[in-house]
Amino acid sequence: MSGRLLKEIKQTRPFSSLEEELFLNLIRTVDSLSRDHGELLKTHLLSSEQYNVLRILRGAGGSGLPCSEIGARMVTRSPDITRLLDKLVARGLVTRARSEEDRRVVHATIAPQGLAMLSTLDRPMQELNRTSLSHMSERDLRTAIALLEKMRGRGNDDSKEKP
Amino acid sequence: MSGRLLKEIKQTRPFSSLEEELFLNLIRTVDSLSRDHGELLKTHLLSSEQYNVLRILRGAGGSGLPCSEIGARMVTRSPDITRLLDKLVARGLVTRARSEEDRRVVHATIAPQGLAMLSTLDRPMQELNRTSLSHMSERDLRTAIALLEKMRGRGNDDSKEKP
DNA sequence: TGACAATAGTTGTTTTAACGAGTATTGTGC
DNA sequence: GCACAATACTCGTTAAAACAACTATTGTCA
Repeated sequence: MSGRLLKEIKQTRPFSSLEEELFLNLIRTVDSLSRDHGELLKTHLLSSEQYNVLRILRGAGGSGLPCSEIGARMVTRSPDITRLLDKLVARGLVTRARSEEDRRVVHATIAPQGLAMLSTLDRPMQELNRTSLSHMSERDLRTAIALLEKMRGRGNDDSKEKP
Repeated sequence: MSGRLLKEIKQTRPFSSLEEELFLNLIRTVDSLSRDHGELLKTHLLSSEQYNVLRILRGAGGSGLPCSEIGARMVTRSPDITRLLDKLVARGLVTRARSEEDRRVVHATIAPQGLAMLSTLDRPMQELNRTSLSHMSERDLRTAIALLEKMRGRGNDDSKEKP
């Protein structure tokens, strides 16, 4: 049982299992790394989820995606996608249009302004990722990725994402 | 560049770097694992943060902790600790008392009812951790822990925790 | 000592997420 | 083809986070 986190949390009670220690380390690490991302996004008045949606839409290309598909690709649950899009549409970053084939469906497409916003964020975001993990070797990164995928791999019902 | 997450997110655009791939894997993994925890806690009407506070207070022992120290050990900022404690105090899980030495300080202590609540959660929580990672070898777990600690280790200004 | 800054919490307000019910449209089985 | 379920969102309400301003107490130092 490694001592670093134990010391960090100043808690006398040791972890009750390796699994718990791993879990706590995960949360702590994500929190630590996300903080920097949040700072950067905040300068552009974007929430992490809004940024997530924009990237999903950029990845989807010009034809756009139904709301449900956006919901399926991120962690947030679908009922909230509507309001998430509301804000992005209000700012002109995304356009929304009801489908003609199936009038229940609403297609969201990233607008030029949204693409521009992402463009300005790409480099600093990339820089952030790089510098915050610059002390990790490529081998470390690959090992970590493999282990994380393995963690989720159990049974594996996961079909959501959050870029 | 491993393909699992790429397939999961159905996005044609590949990761722009290993660091980004790692970061996305982290978020996704935490989200996936936390979901189960949330379900369990919800049956006891506890939020993840409330559970966190209870565990911190249990770890601190009978003398309790100042609000600021609780805030320091978790991610939540101090202004929010007050209201977090409000709910726990209202439910009789925690007691609060102003310090005599320094009357600015408020000590929070876990109440017997809070300890009981944690007791009933300990086993299922432990079970959850174990089963959700049962396919990982002990070596995997240790390697993952070490890598996560290394990730946070950079410069390292982290003095917060979230159990 | 007495003004001023620093610390520790609290309270108020505004956003934001979460949960659930409601509406419109399409698919299905009798 | 018509009731009925399923799908795809939307809307309304409630709970929680985030941010900032405020009070009370203590520490500092001219």
